[in-house]
Amino acid sequence: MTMLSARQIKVLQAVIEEYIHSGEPVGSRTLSRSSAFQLSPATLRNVMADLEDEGFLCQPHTSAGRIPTDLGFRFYVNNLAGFTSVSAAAQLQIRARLEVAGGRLEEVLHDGVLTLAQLTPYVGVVSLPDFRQMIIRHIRFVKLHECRILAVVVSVSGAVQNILFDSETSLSQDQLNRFSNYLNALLGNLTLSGVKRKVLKEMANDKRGYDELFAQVLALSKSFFAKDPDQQSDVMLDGKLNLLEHPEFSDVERMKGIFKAFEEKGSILKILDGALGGEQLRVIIGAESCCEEMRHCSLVTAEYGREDRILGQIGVIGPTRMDYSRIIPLVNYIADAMSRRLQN
Amino acid sequence: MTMLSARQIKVLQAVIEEYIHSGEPVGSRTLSRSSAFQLSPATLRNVMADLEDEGFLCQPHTSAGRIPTDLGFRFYVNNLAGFTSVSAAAQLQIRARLEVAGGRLEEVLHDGVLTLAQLTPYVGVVSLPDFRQMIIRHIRFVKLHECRILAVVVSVSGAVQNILFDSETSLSQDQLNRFSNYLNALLGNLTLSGVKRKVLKEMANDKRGYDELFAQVLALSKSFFAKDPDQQSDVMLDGKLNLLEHPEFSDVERMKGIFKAFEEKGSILKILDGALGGEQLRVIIGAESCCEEMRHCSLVTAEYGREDRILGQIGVIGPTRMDYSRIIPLVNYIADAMSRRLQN
DNA sequence: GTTAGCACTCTTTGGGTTTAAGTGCTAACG
DNA sequence: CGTTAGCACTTAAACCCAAAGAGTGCTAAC
Repeated sequence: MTMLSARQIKVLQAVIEEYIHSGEPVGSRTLSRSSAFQLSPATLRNVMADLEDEGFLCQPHTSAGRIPTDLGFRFYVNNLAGFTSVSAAAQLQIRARLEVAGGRLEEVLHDGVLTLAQLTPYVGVVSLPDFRQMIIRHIRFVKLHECRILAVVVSVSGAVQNILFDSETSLSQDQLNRFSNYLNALLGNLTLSGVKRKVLKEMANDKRGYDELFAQVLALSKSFFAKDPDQQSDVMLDGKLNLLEHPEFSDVERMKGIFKAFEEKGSILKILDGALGGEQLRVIIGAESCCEEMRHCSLVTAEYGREDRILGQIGVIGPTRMDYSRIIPLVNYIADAMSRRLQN
Repeated sequence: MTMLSARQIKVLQAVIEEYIHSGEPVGSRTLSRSSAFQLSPATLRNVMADLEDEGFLCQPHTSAGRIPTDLGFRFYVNNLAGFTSVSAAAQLQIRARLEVAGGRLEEVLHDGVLTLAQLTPYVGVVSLPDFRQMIIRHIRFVKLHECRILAVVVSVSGAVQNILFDSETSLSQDQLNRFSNYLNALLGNLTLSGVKRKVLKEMANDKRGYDELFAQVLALSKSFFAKDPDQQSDVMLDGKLNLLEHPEFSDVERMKGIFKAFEEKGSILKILDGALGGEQLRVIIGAESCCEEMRHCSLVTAEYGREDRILGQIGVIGPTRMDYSRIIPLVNYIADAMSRRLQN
């Protein structure tokens, strides 16, 4: 990519901001009039033609103004966007909302996307962490019915999983309590599968306790660990309707594609966790998501988590013509607030 | 309403079935040709004009064919629709799906709507029962952190609620277990608020046990019962995208309205539980739902439950031009299968 | 390097016409 | 009397065409 001159950059920025604002292709005349350029339309045409050659702009058709390409937007967010600070009202709403939220992880996350959907005209999105990778704080067994047992597993971050399974023999609630205590004593910064390994190892070592109780415990542990938690990972979306307000989605087919991607959440999840381990805040523009249905959408997401552990991504999905200057700081802010909230 | 002649009825039926099939206004000519009427278009026109006067048919505009009104459809489902039996393939799929489902109520319901969304070109919908009205089978407390306690409440129908709350004093897991046992011993065909009342009464009576433990238990019980379960009642929807395939929803504004109603589930819930205590199977056609956004939709729903207790409604939402003959038996079948499944 | 001018392209808009479908009405028919 | 054929009428949709509007690229002059 060749270097852009200062003037080219200024023009590019003006085109993009005008386009973000109006949603319509921007032509040389409007540009020359609106912005404080001291240049004639003709000159701007030349500059814009160059920018088109470089791939930053394109035209829907000859005789229409220019609109930014994905590359144009990319250049904009990387170099040009001036980030406005989060409005006091928004800050207030975010903090108020998060304080009210109950302690369950799901509730906190849900409040997060809801807030984003309310503060922006876009879709709020959050990826729930894979439960299998969470560190377990507590496991408890509840006898429901004969052999049917409910395991309640709580992670340090406050995620609660209910896992229903059948034991081979009927156990009393007292026995289950004893087993719970045993398990909880040896948890300790382990994930569920870590616990599983540890339990099996302990049992192999600890031959002394091979009494009847212990055999039962082993059996129970086998049937419990055989069953995976059903929520492996998932995404939550809110404010899908917001998208309908944007003119670029008045095309029914396009909308259908996007909603389809929303419905089978797998593809969204793949995008969110795709470049996992990258930067703390990510902007994915149009085709960069490598998801055909999402070609006309951008995502702005940030990691949230507790301490040094990343739990997932939270952010928004909107048209590529997104108000990046406002959204990027906002997403950043909310991810931060949420991480702090989960620290408690 | 004046009585309809046999011929009028036959014509009405033909018009409706043709319209359900084609989706387009049906005129006298097509009717005369297709159906085995031995009548000329002119005669049919006369009949149709009468039916329009009676309010069963209407025209989008002069010089268009007729389409059935809500009243027309109503007459059709009440008197005319011949119900086809559920196809063997569908029966198989429903049973297979339900067998696989885990034991949690939510899972069973989710499988239900999913199946409906797959077997029909409409939206599957189910109303989750209000947890506050469910009979409680089991309550268990899990100590998470100092005063923070997780209550796991399981209903007889398999619904699991996690309720997070704070106790005033720090209690050990052992104490919590004892309290759990105490509570579970006195459950017995009561709802959560029933349990609450009973506990408070028991404690008032049972002065003898007013020792330290008992004071704690009372305190805990107070903070626990103060907190309502967060899932009061709710609806689950699946297959929203199916609706996009129907021509009557290609109008963007109309679609937007419907999706808005879907998003804020309250209005759907109101429709579902509106005529609660009515018939086992209900068909709500167009404006009968009294929900402006749903003016062009019909609902076919049936009660599901266990034993004599109704838990909620399951069914589909589609255009008023719905294939009632097929859908009504299908919804009936699945509600039945689900009720049996919940019996286990 | 910048700009005015100009011919050109392409979409959008609007009017007008035609086509197709279907109606209501009337008069004839068995 | 019910039924039917015929016909004039209505309306939406499809189509065409012309004009308008916006914007471009290019060239020549400043």
